[in-house]
Amino acid sequence: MTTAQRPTLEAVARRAGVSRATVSRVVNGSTTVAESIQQAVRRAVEELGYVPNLAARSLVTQRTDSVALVMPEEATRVFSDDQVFPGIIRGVSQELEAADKQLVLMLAGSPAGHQRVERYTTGRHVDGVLFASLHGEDPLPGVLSRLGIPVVCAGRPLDGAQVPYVDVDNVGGVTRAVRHLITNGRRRIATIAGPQDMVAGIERLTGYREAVAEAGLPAWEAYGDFTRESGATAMRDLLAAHPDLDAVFAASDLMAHAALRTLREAGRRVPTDVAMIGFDDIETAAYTDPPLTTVRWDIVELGRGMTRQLLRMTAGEDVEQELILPTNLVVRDSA
Amino acid sequence: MTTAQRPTLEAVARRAGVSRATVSRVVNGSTTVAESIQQAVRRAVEELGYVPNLAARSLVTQRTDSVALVMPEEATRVFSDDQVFPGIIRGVSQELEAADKQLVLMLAGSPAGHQRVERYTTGRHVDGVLFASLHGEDPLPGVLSRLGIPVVCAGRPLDGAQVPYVDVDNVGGVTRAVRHLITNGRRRIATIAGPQDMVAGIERLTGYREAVAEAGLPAWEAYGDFTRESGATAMRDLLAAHPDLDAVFAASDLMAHAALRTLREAGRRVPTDVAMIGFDDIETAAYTDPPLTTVRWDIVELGRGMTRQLLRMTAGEDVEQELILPTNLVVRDSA
DNA sequence: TTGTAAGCGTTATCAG
DNA sequence: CTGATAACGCTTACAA
Repeated sequence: MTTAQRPTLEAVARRAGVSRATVSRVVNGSTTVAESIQQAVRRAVEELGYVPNLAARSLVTQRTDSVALVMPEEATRVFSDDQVFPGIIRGVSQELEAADKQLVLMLAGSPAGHQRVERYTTGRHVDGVLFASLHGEDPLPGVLSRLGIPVVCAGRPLDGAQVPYVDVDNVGGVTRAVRHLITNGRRRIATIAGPQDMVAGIERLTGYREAVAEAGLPAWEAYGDFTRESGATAMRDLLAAHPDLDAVFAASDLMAHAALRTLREAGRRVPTDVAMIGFDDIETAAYTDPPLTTVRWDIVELGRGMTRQLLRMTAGEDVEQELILPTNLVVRDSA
Repeated sequence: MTTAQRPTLEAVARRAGVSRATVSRVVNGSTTVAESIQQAVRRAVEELGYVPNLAARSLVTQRTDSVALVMPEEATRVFSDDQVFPGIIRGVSQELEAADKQLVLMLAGSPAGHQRVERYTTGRHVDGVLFASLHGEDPLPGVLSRLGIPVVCAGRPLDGAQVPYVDVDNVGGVTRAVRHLITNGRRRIATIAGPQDMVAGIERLTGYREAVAEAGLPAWEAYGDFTRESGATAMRDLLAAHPDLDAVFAASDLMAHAALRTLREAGRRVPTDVAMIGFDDIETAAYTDPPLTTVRWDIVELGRGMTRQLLRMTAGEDVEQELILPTNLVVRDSA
């Protein structure tokens, strides 16, 4: 089953009776080629089914016209049913499409995967690298950046690397949520915090702490990892430790969803006995019982913002170190 | 902000005092190099931070060690909160990682995107192409296949192209679901079918028709596109047309979820008045009210199966035209 | 406006 | 076991 030999520039040139250089010009849209010759070349390309060999091209241009989007492998597991994962991809993809560049998705969960990412990106197989939802203090963004490879992160890098990033206004969003609870008379507000090795988890907890402190209220905390199961567990812990709580802020809608169910099982009515606010505004949020009040942000826009920054960098422009996306509170029935 | 010039084989060779060829051998793990020289080369590589240029390598080897996974752009929208999208990616990624190959994700929703996929894949930038959830009669898989590029599809190609594919036993799964309903005394079983331009939508409807026909029951059909909104609309239509229905098979859990809610709003109790069965067993299925009985299949395994087939093809082996994954019924409370 | 020719960084084929 | 040297397919000065 031998693969048919694909035609090269050389073949097209012979067929059109011109030089390789001329074919190259036509293929790359140079305007300095006589119209008649352009037509001849195009016909030859058509007839032979010529397609440029991208490896050869990038070898000489030193560009690949593709960028990598790196995600921790867990992203596909942890966020299995919210839109974070597909949302970022879609945003990145939209912006890249407009720039006629290619997306290379890399999952870097395992140490081996991590190494492959490093090899691949330092191997100049992409023009730049986008990092999504980092765990812990991943050194890779900083390493690549120092190697001169354009890098943009989703969320502030926890290792303090000087890498441009795009993030959501986590603190602002949470503050608004907690104030909403307070305005409605809640005084015993607990939180189900996210994982403390992720910047989103850390900042949403910070926001909660600041908001309750500001109002002179106690901080009642339990921890999850953004998943449903962890939300249910945390809710049970909170009920055991603070049976008199009258509101909960959960750092993700998934955790809020499970907590809602846990509350019902414990005989608490929402929002009469306990109010609940989530974060993310995933699609399911409108379908929970009762529909979930939550902090919305535009995840697709996060992907787009990151990509725009990166493209600017690959073009040699300077970009702001930080870009923060707004949030807003979507009030439904749970609070 | 000039990018530091990366060291080449040449530089490493000079530093180690050997030829380029020898460095290449060491880098690629050839055993025919004297131990002392190997060490010298490795030290030079280390000191210089040498990383092979992948474009140059693939130019001569004619391989790229990467494969493309093509998805319709809607995949990230339509399936926004089930696991189909991340699941396939995860399966593909696992299998590729084991083979030390790279995943290139391509969204091909727009015609422009379609073209880019064609250009990229025919441009020999990947060793093979995986197609996920096709809409309509996409000619691309057939085109690439005829060009000698290894291709594997998720689901039978609707245009009849002779391309190897991996699919779920849709008909078998649905049949089992409908029989379960019948066994439990249901006789007026409607269906919320999926989109009829996707093979999963078509086959699940076929399964339903066969099963009710076999039992001498009427076929009551409404159509959706696998999304929640479409499920709610279809459920309303069914209730209007057949107020006496006592069971529903929905072709996706998302549609089943919305239908559950619509039934409740219409005052029907589930499963007392109406039984409901979905398809997919997404994570949310265990959290609906009541928890959803559904047809489960292993989506990660779909991605793995596709990838294994493709890798076999790129290695020049022959593969079966068709690979069918099993389903099983997960009985919860809704039926 | 077009052609010639020099690389781009590897691997592979030969000699030695 | 090692080193020249010729590709691989394309872009791009530089000439004509």
